Amino acid sequence: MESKKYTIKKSVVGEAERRVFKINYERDLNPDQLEVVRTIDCPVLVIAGAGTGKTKTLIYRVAYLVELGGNPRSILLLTFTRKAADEMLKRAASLLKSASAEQVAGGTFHSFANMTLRQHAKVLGYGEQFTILDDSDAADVVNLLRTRLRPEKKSQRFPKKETLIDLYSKSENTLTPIEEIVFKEYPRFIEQMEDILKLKRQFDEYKRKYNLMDYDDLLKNLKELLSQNESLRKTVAGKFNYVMVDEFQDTNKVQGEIVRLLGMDKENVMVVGDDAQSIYSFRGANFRNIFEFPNYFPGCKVIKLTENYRSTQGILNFTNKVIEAAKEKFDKELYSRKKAGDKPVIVAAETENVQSKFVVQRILELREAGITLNDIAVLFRSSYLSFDLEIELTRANIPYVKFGGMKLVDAAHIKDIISFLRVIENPRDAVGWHRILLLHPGVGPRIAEKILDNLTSQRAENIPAPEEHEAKIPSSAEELIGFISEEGRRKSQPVEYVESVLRYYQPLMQSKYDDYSKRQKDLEMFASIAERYKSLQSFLSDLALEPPTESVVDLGEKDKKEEQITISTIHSAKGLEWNSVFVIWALDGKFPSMYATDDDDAIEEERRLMYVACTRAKDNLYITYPMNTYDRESGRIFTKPSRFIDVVPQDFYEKWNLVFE
DNA sequence: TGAATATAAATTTTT
DNA sequence: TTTATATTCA
Repeated sequence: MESKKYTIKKSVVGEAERRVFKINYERDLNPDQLEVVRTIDCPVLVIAGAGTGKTKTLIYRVAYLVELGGNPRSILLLTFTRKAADEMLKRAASLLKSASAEQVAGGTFHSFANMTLRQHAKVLGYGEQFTILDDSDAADVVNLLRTRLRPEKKSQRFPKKETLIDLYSKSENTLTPIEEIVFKEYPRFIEQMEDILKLKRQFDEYKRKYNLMDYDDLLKNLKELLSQNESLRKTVAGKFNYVMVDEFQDTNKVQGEIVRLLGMDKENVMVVGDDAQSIYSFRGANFRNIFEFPNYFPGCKVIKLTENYRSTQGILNFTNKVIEAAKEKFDKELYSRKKAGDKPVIVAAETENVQSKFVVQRILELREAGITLNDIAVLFRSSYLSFDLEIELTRANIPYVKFGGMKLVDAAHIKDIISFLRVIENPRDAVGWHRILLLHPGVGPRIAEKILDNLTSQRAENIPAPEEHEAKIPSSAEELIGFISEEGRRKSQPVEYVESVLRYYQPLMQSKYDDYSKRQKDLEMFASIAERYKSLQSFLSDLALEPPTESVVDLGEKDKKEEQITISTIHSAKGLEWNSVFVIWALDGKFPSMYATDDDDAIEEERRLMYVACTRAKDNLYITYPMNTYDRESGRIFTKPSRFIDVVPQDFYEKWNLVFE
């Protein structure tokens, strides 16, 4: 007898399911995704492999919550970059055909911390107009204190400023004592332990005294705020009925704590992550946060997304093999319903330049085959690895944008301008003062420090008139002090400050840099960015937390509508996808980098990095390496392909040998 | 004697 | 492009 299918409808139909939705969730999502979207009354941990529609699921969940009638402002979406948050909210809004989703509170942990701390900094003994130090600013401070601490050089070698910053940052982000890290990772500096600890104390004191916070302080202080003051925690956390965190595998311990503190009352947290894509441990990220989540939130539901919608099965077979070799991972074999497609291609080029030429030629062929340039990307381990390629691309007239590496705000002349603005906003910003004082003839580190001492000891908020200073100070520096105090008294738009600073800076720049006309363009660009802001404070915060991504190279004449390929570091390619992807420099010694070869954890991270790179591809994946590379550092010649692709069996890829006509 | 400038060396990934 | 060291200047 023929049996008939009869489905029993869910007998308990919640309020949510009875209402009429604008969006057809059942049609648009697969069952796992649907469950993620509809589970809103308990903590949720989503393990989402590469390309499994993680972003889509988040967008639908935001839309769903908004459709349920919740106030969008009571939803908090924490993402890895603010661009990602904006993008998601925009897509949610267009799904709903209403702008209400754009009111959802979204951003990075750092920008969220910034917002919250601006309101409550007083509780921690900070002023609300604190300045955010970027990495190089923090390094400058450490350097200043470092030379002060050790005036005459002792026989022993003391860690360089970058090493110190690294060390301190790791300690803060992993909640590990400095001693332990020195013992484990920098045993050669054990002897200097005392000075290292002392310098850290001075560093913290300095920042507090001058009202400065570095990236780590933002997180640390937010955590402190939430954990030490119960009523304040209730106020802050109470604003959010739902908290969602993207890229949870790349959060560190402090961020994990913040999530816990925000979610502990309402049990309303959802996090999404993939342990196989954790690539930020150098910054203190720990993918084990994912596995500890159920301990923090005992009632949590774990949902796995394993159907891949991005890549062909041919590419997936390959990437599954790449990650299979990982030491510690969670088994989840990804599968796809897309056609088998072409196998990935591995190309051994003779030299770097041959590699570049291959990439260029292949891009042109793909273009011929109808793939738009916007759907092609070239990825690499370190930003300098693309230099040769960039030359060839330019020669072939292929337009490109580069992500990662040098940013507009890293350029020396832009940092100068920013320092002026920072000092106007926060007169206690010693780092900014230091930088702009040194621009003036006759002022070196010593005199700058003297001037700073005068400024800070005599004044709380206002800058004294120049006459009060000792005669030693060069007239140019007095002029500067006069200029800043005048600007500080004005209340104007950011762009007006920028314009007057530019007028002041012009002669200084012309004497400092020979190529000032080139730099002039950057300054104009900078002024036009300033136009978008209403307050100097928000402008400066954004510059530190979410700097404009365009590198100096591609500013200017670029037409936005023009088709262009993307070239990017793998780190900056996180979360993105293209039809065709080239991974260049897959050469053992460069990728994994030499630095990593003697550390198991580092090797594992590099492996995940390779995995992330390869899983960006939808249809075509090319992996190339130059066979003849002389490494100046070690004096060795690298010839082998990356060990991460070498472990993949031959029949999972094609090998192309380059022949010249 | 101390501070400014000229010279030489070196370079992962990012909020 | 930036940073440690050597040299010159007041």
